[in-house]
Amino acid sequence: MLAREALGERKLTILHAIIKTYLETGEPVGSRTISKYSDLNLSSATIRNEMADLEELGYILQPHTSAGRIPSDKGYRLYVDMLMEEKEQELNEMQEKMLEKADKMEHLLKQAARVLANNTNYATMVSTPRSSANRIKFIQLSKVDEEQIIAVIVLGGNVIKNKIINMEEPLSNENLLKLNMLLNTTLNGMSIEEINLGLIARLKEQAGIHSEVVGNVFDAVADAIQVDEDMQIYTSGTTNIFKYPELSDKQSAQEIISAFEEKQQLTELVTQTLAQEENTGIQVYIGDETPVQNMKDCSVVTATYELGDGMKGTIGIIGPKRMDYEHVLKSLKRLQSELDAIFHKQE
Amino acid sequence: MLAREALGERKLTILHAIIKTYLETGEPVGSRTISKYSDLNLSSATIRNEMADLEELGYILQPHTSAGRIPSDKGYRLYVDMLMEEKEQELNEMQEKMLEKADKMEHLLKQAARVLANNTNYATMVSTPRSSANRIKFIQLSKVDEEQIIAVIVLGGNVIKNKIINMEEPLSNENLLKLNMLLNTTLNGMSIEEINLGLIARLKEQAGIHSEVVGNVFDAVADAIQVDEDMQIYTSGTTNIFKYPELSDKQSAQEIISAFEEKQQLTELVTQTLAQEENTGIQVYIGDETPVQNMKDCSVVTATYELGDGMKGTIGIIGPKRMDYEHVLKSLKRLQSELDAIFHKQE
DNA sequence: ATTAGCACTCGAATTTAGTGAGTGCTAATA
DNA sequence: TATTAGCACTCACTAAATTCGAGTGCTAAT
Repeated sequence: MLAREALGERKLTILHAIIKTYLETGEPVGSRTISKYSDLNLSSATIRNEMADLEELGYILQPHTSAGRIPSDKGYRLYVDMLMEEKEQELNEMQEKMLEKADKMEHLLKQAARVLANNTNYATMVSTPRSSANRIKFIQLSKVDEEQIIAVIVLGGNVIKNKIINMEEPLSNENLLKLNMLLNTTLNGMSIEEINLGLIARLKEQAGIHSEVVGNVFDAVADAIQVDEDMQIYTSGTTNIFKYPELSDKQSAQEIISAFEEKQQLTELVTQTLAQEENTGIQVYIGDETPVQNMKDCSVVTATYELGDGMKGTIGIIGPKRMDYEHVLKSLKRLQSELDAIFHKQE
Repeated sequence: MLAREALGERKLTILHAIIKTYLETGEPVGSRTISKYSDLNLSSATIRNEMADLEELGYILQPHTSAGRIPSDKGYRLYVDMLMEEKEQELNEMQEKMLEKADKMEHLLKQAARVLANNTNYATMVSTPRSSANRIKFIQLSKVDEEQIIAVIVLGGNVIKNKIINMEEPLSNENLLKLNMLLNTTLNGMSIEEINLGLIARLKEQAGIHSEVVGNVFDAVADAIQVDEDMQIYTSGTTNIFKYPELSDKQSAQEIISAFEEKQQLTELVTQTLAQEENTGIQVYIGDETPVQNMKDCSVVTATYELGDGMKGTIGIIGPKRMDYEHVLKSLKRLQSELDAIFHKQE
């Protein structure tokens, strides 16, 4: 940021030109190209001098002697920082497509990933909201048959969990009713973190002879909620990476794709992103900055959306370092606000 | 099958040798190799003659003049048919690993896909059971708050569906109770196919002033069940295809991986597989035989597992045509019977 | 401070020659 | 008659040699 002033207007323009050209072509860009392209009328020789300076400062680098220059991670970083500072883009209409089947959040998010992938030509991922600090809205046990009861738990944001419990000894209807009362009055409105062993012990006590059942139920509840902890992640457009030669050699492709398949790594990415508190909710990881080792040759752009109740999810775009940051940032902002709008209307 | 007799013992042995060698090396195999490898002591020249015959018959082919031979799809087919006919392999112990976290079917199936991928070094997929001819075991509406009620539906095989219904006008507790009674007594034990418009109309009538609610409920039920129709598919080891040069050029890799990502195509595969009624429940698609166009350069081996209640799911292995069929068939059979055992014990 | 000019560098593409695995055919052999 | 040895030929693949050209750094002129 400070670097920008220190750089001088002209150097900055040239750097900008180099990056933009490189984003389009993917080839190292030479001095002559810039000399013709940029509107400051300078000869290639002058550009060369400036380039030499920029290289010394670490903003660009040469793949080999007698090749043009390509932006370094540091160069990209400067460029992205500039873009981010730009005044909020006017948000134009988002694809209607997305709204069509918006009845189920799941569908909506899948669709979002797909639309985004189509729109940007990069690989995308969307995580379902993470239920941190989430509250229990409704809880109920019902008897399915003599041996099984089903526990249904509705969390804030209308996230539904359920779990079947196998009973050794049958539970009478009235006892079931009592148990339901007890659970609902006690647990309603509680956040998951607030449920601790002490509380469970107290409940067991109150349940009297059915303490054993309560134990089972809590196991089930814990289980059901825990399963949610590893949230769902939808991906789309993975194969877009084949469009960028620098990522599509066997080695890289394999790394990236396996990161996409075994969602473990993406989960890591989401966690990191959510942990970071940002004003705009948009983050850019360039190259080594990424939390996911497998993507060290990519750039990753993430945005956070909110569901109220402190539930947050993440949208991400993964592409080559020479990503069209301008377009990507715009698209993400749009989608982000779309999602926000939908979820808060739905509420 | 008939072809086998028509082929003659020696030609068959040679074909067998060619395929086995090719499976190992992935390189076209020449006459000299076979001459040394096989136990029938024949000179390369003789082998060459036989090979020429085999080629004319379409069992093997030359990638180009002056290269060795590789098996054609027809050749593979003959080979696989032979393997399939072999007496049931003795089933040795399956990895304990799989059984550990067997509490949730979902987990189990994911694990199964992963184990299989590790075990075979091919890409794998597992579909959750499809609820064809499935019956309703339990249905219940509960009030979450004044504006929302939740419908929980348990199907045979303990598949749980739920759906939140937004109400325009509040529903009293007693009416809810009545409605629950009505739904349960009427729908319990019914298969999804049996629910038709006539029935719905009759129910609406019986519900009296709440006919409108009933309509909503049925929409919800239909919706919840329909969503199940596009079953879940878990994949694993997609990147294994990079281990096989013949599949890892950009073109092929992209096709296969995108088939794996957009599950649409796999769904097609599963549907096809389930439609086919086979005695052993194992099917092999070689090259063009596959229902999934994107996999025309692969072989696909699928097995069907059962859950009782007529619910069936599919396990699939996708790899190069020069797949180690022997190993794959054995592994699949093992896994198949493991799953069967688990599910029928759990029942 | 800028630019024109020039010698130089070096990766990428193209050409060339060489290698060797494998074939088909023919003639000799058991 | 079935098998085999031998030989000329094919053709993908590799490595070395060659060319090409985009791009650079430096110097001298403007």
